[in-house]
Amino acid sequence: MPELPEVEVSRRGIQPHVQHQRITAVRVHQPRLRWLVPETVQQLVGEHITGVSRRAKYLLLHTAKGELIIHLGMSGKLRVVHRETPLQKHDHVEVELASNQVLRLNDTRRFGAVLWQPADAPLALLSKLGPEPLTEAFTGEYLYQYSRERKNAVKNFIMDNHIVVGVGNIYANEALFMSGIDPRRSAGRISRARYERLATAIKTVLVRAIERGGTTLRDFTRTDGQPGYFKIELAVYGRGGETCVTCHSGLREIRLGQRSTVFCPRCQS
DNA sequence: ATGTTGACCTGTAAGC
DNA sequence: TGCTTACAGGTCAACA
Repeated sequence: MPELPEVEVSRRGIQPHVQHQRITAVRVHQPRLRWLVPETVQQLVGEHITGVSRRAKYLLLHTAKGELIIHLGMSGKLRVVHRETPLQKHDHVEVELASNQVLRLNDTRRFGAVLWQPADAPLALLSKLGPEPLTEAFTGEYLYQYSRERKNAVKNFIMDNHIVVGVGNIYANEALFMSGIDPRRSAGRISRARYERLATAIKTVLVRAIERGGTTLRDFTRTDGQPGYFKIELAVYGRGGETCVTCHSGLREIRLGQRSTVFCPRCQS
């Protein structure tokens, strides 16, 4: 579920409930996530959460001592509920607050992560990441310069976190369709003008998805509900074999870097 | 160095 | 009906 928009929507959803709260307990029911949840997460107890930020698809709960880092992997979801709410299957980690609410990470597939980053010892994990797509540092010119001599497919190129973060499989497909670029095309053989369109398309699809998700933020703590996840209308992803919204010819589905890739052979070159 | 593949894990749907 | 296989939002380590 989580691509960058979902992570950002989760951030906005939990922030009002956790910011300025004191942490009263941290309970780990299943430490075996992508990495073993370290005992040092207990450092959080007694600390105040000063803010919630996002870097790539990582969420950071800030305290004076350091940050709790949360990644949602493929199937992770965050919920804020009253402490008495019964645990659900796959609720692996919970952060209890002085408000008597708890932040819970539910992650079926356990590809997510919960890590502790001491204020004086930043994790290497975050240091190698490329620029955020929704900043001015990320431009068509940047993609153009970075891609020279690169031979891999442009779709794999834009999904590489060292190049730019937060472009997952769904929105990579969508952005390439929007900018009329064949996902198989070698990254090093794409013009500056086309990279301008691609960078703009990436920003557009991400912003649009965040906006759609944001409309349900008020329901974030619904007991039944997911935080503002949304069904945005997708032009290509999940529509292999169906009709192109632009030219009405058939969409083609292939595998690229082990990931499902859908494009319109007529509109994308 | 850059590019590709396997691995992690559970659940669901499709195929036989 | 039941068993097997493929696939699903991510991304790191280990290879070629």
